[in-house]
Amino acid sequence: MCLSRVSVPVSGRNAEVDCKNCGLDALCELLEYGDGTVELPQGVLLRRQPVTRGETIFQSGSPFCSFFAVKSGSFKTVMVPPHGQEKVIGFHLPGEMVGTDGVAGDAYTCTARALESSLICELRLDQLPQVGASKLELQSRIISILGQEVAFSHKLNVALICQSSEQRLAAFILSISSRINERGLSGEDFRLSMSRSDIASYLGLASETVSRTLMKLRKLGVIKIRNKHVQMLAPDALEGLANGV
Amino acid sequence: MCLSRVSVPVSGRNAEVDCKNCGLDALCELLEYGDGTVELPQGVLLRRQPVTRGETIFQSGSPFCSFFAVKSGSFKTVMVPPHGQEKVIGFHLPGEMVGTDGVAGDAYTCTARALESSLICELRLDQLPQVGASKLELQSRIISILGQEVAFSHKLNVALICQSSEQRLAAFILSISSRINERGLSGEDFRLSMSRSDIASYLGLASETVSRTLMKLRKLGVIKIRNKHVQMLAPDALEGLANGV
DNA sequence: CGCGGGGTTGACGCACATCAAAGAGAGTGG
DNA sequence: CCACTCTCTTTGATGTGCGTCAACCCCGCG
Repeated sequence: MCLSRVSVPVSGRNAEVDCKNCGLDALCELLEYGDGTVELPQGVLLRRQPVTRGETIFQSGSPFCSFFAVKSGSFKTVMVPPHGQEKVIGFHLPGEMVGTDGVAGDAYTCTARALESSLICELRLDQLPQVGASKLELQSRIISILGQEVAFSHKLNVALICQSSEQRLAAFILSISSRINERGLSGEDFRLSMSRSDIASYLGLASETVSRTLMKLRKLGVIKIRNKHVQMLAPDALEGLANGV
Repeated sequence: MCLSRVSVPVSGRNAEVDCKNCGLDALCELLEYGDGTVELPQGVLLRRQPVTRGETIFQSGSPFCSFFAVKSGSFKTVMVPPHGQEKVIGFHLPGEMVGTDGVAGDAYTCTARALESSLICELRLDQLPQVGASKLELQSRIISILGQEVAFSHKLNVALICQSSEQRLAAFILSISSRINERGLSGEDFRLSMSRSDIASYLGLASETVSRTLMKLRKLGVIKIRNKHVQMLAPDALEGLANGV
């Protein structure tokens, strides 16, 4: 059923998600298996492009052209307030979309940067041919993707505003873990690819506080953590901490 | 050009936006003035429905069926975390959309409640007939609306995380003011329809801190504020405070 | 005119930021 | 394989912004 779509065995540290677990798959699938009348021009769908650690795939203000999906590795998106320094507004794990914020205007509103060497799939919306019936379906899938982003952002706001550092970090670990799980990888035992200061910026804390609070969670026995390697010991207890009980 | 779309003169305290300044207009317009082949069934587009103060127009978890646009008055959207109390995640002023978070799943993820007696337009997406070509256009406008929401949420996160109470409130006042302006009403002199504790919940502060900080902004001479009535005195200085200079 | 809920103001404590410095990893070159 | 460096992480000491508790005030409403 999935001939041309790639499926590479998990390779330890930098595992790839399978296409069927990728957020872009609803679109990929449609483009290739639609009503058969569609002939995609070259270069509309670019698969498994390598990106090196620290590389920027699009910049805030540059013209919107593509959705991206993380195939392996991970990314952060950052915004630069007028007078201030970069703030991390999102992390993107394998199977997740990047670049959706640009779809309304003509430009991306944030900058996306690889946290490690990664593979990324790119769908060039600007070069997509007009294809009638299947375009309808394509659009409604895009609507669904965007709707999920809106709902996720709302949840995020609730999780960050008005929470203690312990609650934020417990919620953060749980969120990363469940996102990894959703894509068919192990959410019990994983690697945090981002630095403590990236986490700090994302959660609105100081990096020292992130460090201290992670140690605290370890002492409480709910997680095992050494450098970037995390193991969930008591997800339920963690959930309790995140919800403040 | 705009025969059936309503346009009512501004009436002091509870002014209506003109349709041409409404976020839903891109859709309304299309539905009525499209390619002429569209016959809308009754009850797809419900205009200027009255809502009383405190009334809920949809609830978190209830099935998604409609987009709403605020015609006059204002709304807040709230989420209830598993163990905790309601948190305000958004305010919706005349001309703005409500309910977009439900489009991806089958249910709304938050609850929308009127802050004052209001008028609201409802577009029942679940009852929208399948209409070929114009449906394409409809969808791409929905995509645009959702994309704006995503971008707005990102900006909001940046504005809230890691900012002092003074910065948050300065940014909040500026944001409300410019949103009022954008819809063709006066953003220089307006009424904050939400309570101090709603603002506090939205900004992640205590209501006492909101009160204190607003007084501070008044003493600094950048705004005039008495109860819910706000006048902008020095928008540039306010901008400076918001950006932390 | 009296009541009630939202708004303001003050006192105090705590959680987290900030500053500082030492420790641990990952990568580099000898 | 080992020294070296650079960056990230951890840990400690100290200060402060904001939350919390409590009292009072004021406006709107019946």
